[in-house]
Amino acid sequence: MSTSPITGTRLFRSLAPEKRDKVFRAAVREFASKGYRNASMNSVVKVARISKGSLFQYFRTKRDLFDGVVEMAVIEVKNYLKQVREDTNNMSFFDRLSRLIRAGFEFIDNHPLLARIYFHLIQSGETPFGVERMLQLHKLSDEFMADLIRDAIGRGEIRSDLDVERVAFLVNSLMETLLRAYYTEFMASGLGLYRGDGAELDRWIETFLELVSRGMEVPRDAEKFRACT
Amino acid sequence: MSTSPITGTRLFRSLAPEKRDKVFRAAVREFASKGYRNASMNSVVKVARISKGSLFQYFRTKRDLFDGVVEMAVIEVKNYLKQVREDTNNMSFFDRLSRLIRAGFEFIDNHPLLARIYFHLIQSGETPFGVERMLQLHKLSDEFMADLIRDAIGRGEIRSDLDVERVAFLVNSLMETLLRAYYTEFMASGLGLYRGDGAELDRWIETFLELVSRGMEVPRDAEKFRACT
DNA sequence: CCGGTCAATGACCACTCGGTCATCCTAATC
DNA sequence: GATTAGGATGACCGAGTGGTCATTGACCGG
Repeated sequence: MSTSPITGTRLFRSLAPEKRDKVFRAAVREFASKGYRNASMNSVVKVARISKGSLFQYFRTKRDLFDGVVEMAVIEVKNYLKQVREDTNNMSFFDRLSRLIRAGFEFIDNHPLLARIYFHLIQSGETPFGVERMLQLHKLSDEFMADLIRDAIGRGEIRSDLDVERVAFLVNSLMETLLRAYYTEFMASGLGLYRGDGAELDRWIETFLELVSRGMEVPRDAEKFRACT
Repeated sequence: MSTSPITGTRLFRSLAPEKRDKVFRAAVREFASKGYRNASMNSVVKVARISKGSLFQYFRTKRDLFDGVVEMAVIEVKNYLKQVREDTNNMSFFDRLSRLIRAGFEFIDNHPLLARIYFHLIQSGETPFGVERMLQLHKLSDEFMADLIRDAIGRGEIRSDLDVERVAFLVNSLMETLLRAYYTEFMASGLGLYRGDGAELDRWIETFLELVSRGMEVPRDAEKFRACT
């Protein structure tokens, strides 16, 4: 969760875990609050209370350090998705969706900095990554949603005439907006979503599910009803 | 559209329109491609082929220049919203929504740089603006959508039990995602949305409307159907 | 032809950035 | 105690930043 022995130079990986964590945490904090370009190695050094030379012996470049942090964040997100999938395997689609969002809120509560890095990464084009890597990241969550939808179609819970990939993209982006607005002050704080309490979040989830399940249109079952009489 | 005599120092406003445009365009280009913090006054100077001293006589600070550019972008967006509202005044809600998105695509085609600045502004927290100003910007489009929805409810076109503000926020964010993915390579280029042609875009709009109008759930009129037989 | 006005100019300032490297320090080995 | 190996250190580098200001020169009324 906090230590990641995969990244950095041999020297960094052979460091005492406590020191390794100190450095890594400082890096996470810095990138989370400033993004990639505006993050400063000098700041990391200051916060971690090590010398600049040491940091560059642990990570050859700023880019390397960022890669390490991102890798860790992505692993964390993957685990969270996997966990939700397992926990909700036998639920109905919309219950699953509900749990997915709720777990998202919890993830943000538990790893606010990692969440910030992850969302910053997939939303702002200012990352140093190539297009390929970015597409791959988006596919991670989009494909997850698509799988959930396909499952539900297989079980006859939702309409089978849906364009799965497209709908998955839309529903997923809707969910991501919800999560982002939960920790972003200027998006929907007037609507009680920003750092909302449990009850407030429940109302949002309900509205969200209502929208994607039944839609906004006035139910038109009157026609079929008429047809059978 | 291109000239905005509102911003900058008296000197700037009294410049020959052609020169004023040259400077302003260079600034728009710079901010659009690099965001606020990473934009460089030196770059603007180079592109506009004026001296650095001059630029700082036209705009006292980088921040002032950015404010001017943003103000212009926001005005442009407001006009576009107003235009759509007028053009679609007598249409049904979902037709209006369709037109709104289509107009959004066109706006991006016609003002790619302004669109970039606008979306960059409302999505990335790295702007120099205060929270108040950001909230205000979000409310601009959210309130627009809320009005459309209230209209439609008044006409009985969509369900009256909707939580208007919340639904407006969700639908609006969905639309914004669609627009953003249209010019952002790494979001959904695998799904044909990125710079998609007319037919491709039509399919996306259709999927979008299907989702928000009828939802994903299997129509449950079967019960009523059974009840009447 | 003069004096005055004012926009244009780019050298310059203090600062920050990512990154380097000669030097120092410590701890183990002989 | 002497030698050595290797991690820690921070002064230093070149580049780039936003911003300033003394100087220049074009223009204009008298």
